[in-house]
Amino acid sequence: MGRAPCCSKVGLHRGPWTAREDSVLTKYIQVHGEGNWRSLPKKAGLLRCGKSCRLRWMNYLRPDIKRGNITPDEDDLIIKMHALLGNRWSLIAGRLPGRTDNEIKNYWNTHLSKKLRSQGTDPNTHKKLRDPSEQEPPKKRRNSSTSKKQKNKGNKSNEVLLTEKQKVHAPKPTRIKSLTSFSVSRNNSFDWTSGCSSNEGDHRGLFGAEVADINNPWSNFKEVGFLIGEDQDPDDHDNHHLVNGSDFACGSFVPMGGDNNLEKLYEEYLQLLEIGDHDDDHVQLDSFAESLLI
DNA sequence: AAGTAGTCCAACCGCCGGAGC
DNA sequence: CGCTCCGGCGGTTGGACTACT
Repeated sequence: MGRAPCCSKVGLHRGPWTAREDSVLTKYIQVHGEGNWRSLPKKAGLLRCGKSCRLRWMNYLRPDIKRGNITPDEDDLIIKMHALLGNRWSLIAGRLPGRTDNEIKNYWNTHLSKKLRSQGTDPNTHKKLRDPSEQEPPKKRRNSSTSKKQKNKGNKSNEVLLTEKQKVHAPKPTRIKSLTSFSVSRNNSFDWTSGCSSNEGDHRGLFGAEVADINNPWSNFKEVGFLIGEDQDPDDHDNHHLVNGSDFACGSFVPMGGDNNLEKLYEEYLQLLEIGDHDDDHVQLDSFAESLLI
């Protein structure tokens, strides 16, 4: 007995979003905040299902979305994170400011998996491929007869490195672009009504200096992310700080002083990888991976 | 120029887990 | 405890676009 669809499909729009729909959704969320996705379309006057609205917002309309090419730094981090976490795209995305899980997933499938294969590395296991013939995946040919019923059944091959699904502890990763200009939490609703610019055409303008006001409701933002950049410059990818969300939530957060915490993350990871095969070292590596999940 | 093959990515789907009752 | 609701996640698809022949 399957679950009922998240909403009635009758009369609902599907496919690409129009500019008008985007505008309606954005304005609604600016006023009412995220959440209540099921009832949102009706309240906002959209003929979309709640899931579709949420997806559109999360993957495209959120003000902190960074559009544009993935940088080599991000590229590298994605590969390393994937080696640690597997296809946990949302977790990986949580480490990359302004990137969505969908974007990273797409990027992985279209670029990075090929890149790794061309380098003789299995993109699933991150181990060297022995058989050169494995370096080229089968040609992807669309088969319109492929039944969707066949998909998603036992399709958990992504658990390559995580044979046993690891428990992800709250708070979930969220992204913050700046200590002085918080961006939207991936998982939280909040009051948009103050601190939001009325500049409808410029989403990033919503997060200008005015939101740094300590008196604004954003200051009560409890769940925090891991990546904090000091700079709004979208090209400055080294300027993020990794913080433990629990530290922030407990009010004990102190900004990390280094400028290259992404690199520190790499280095820490690489050091652990270079360690031998001792059981203790595996424990360390596991602990490191777990620390990324917390 | 036209047809075909390949690429890219927004959007959809089904499943899962937590919260609430 | 079991059920339902809801939000979130990851896999997959459809179709627009680009490259190639």
